Amino acid sequence: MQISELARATGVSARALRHYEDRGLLIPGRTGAGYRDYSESDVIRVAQIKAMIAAGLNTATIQRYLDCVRVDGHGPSLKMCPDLRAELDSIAERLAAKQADLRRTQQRLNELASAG
Amino acid sequence: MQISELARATGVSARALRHYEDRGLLIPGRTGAGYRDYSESDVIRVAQIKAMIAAGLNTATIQRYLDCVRVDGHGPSLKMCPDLRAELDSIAERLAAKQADLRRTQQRLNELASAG
DNA sequence: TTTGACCTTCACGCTGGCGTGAACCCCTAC
DNA sequence: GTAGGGGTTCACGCCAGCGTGAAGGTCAAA
Repeated sequence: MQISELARATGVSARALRHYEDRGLLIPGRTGAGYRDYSESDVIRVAQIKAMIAAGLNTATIQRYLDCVRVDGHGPSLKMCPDLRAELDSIAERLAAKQADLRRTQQRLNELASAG
Repeated sequence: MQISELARATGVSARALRHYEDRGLLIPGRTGAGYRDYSESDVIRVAQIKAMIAAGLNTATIQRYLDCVRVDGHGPSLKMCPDLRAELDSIAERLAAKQADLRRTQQRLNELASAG
């Protein structure tokens, strides 16, 4: 299938699909005319990518661990890949740090707003 | 005083002070040689800017409302400036939205990490 | 006079997943 | 043949507060 069809099938923009390819997350075939030619398995692959993006992984990390994630009807599940747990932990730490920053900012804002 | 002295006095980098000037938050005088020449009141002004930055206001908003904020020994306090309350409310909304996004991301990450 | 510390103005880098033209090619239907 | 709806590869824009050289002037101390 070509790119707009995969875009419709996955709910991901064609631009994003090309971006994923730039980052090494997708490697579609090519037709004689140079058009990208995606397979059915790419639909699943894009679903995996979506799940990992939504979980806060960046494309470089996804590139390393993409094959560790499966997405079936019930949501994503993990295979055992070395260092993946540690990677997820560090992402969780970064998210927690952002949480803390955000709360501090909210606190200062409240202090400003509640000040007479 | 010149820029490095103000930087030491406020704990803000000289680069940041120049940036504030670019954004119209500070307007120091100039010596004959072209050096920036800050006054004592700029120390307080920078403290106000720091408080507002820490509360999530951007430089454009700070530029509009800088004179509405005073910083004394007990922390910042507000003067009545039209639209400032509404501005602070909208900032609070944006922060809350970021919070929500962050929590959703953490939720997805947990789903990934806890999946077998 | 020569360090050396401090100042000045550009102007790119960072973080990063895309949106959005621009300029051009491919294929089908009329 | 031509219009139209795909496709392709660049490559800048975004959001924003600074960090960080680069190239060069100023000034007090030795």
